[in-house]
Amino acid sequence: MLKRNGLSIGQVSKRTGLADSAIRFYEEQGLIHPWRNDTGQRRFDRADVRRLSFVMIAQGLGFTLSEIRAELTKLPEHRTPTKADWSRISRSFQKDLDRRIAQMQALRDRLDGCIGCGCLSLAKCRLYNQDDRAARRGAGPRFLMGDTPELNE
Amino acid sequence: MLKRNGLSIGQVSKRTGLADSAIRFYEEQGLIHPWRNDTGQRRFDRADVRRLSFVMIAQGLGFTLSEIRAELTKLPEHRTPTKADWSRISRSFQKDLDRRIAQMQALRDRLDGCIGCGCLSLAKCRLYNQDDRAARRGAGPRFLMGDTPELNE
DNA sequence: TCTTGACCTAAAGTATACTTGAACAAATAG
DNA sequence: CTATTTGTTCAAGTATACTTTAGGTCAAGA
Repeated sequence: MLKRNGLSIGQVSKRTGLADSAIRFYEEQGLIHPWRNDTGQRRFDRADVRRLSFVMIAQGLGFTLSEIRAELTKLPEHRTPTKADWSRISRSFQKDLDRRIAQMQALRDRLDGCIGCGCLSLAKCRLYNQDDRAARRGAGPRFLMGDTPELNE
Repeated sequence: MLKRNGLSIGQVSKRTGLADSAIRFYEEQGLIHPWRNDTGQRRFDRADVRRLSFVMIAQGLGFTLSEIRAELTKLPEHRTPTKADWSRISRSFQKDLDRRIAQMQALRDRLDGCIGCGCLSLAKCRLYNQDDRAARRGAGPRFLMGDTPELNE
């Protein structure tokens, strides 16, 4: 028989499709806050499952865990995001998506204009000399030196 | 006086704005193929500078090093990408960008429709049940287990 | 001659998002 | 009561894209 005060990590895993390790990781990252039973095992309530669903959906929308955490920490702990919460959050996500789409479109258009050019010059290329580079897909530091190239090529 | 057969790594660094370490890394990754002089130092020719410019521009367009390498290895080594090469490559990049833009737009539209919903259900949410998730921005393995969630939440 | 600067290699560090492994405790099934 | 399953912690591994550090070589200038 199930003790009905809290779900085990295995049950949450089955309900969300997340690996146990991912769930523990998300706790470590402060996205959920399960409590412990008397023997030290994690117990989750349904709010945690909803928070995890939210995490997965937001990741699908392309947000990082830290962006997601930022939204979640605006909610009182252990509370399920309500319809109103979700409406507010999704509007904010929408703006971000819009921005990203606009950037990529601008880039695409410039690429369009550069197809016949082929200059590939760091000094002149409009594709290079842009401040709105596409969001990088990898991680790690870039241009830490802060130097600008010597533009004579 | 400069020996005029090949640029040193420092000169390439100044011309491209890349750190020495990045240039060495790109060599390791097979994006450029400098040769060595009699004392074992790298020597680059102008084709390498162009290849590096291409790498930087393509990264700005959001492509990974392995995608970039894929394009570059189609070119004869030590050869500068020509106007025709660039035209072909940029058309291919353009298709990729178009695809990415279309995906994000579809996502944005669905988000639009979900703003008033707030169900966040893994079983029913149209935002979750999509095959065209946004390209992830972080790295590392995801869903290695290959399991699908148990959809009863 | 000594020092400085540019170069070299190899290994380890950084950030993100997790997984995997080792070693052990507790709950459940037969 | 024992075997299996489920859970726990902590450290290390994976992929991307590099940087940083340590330790050493080589050539030119004071």
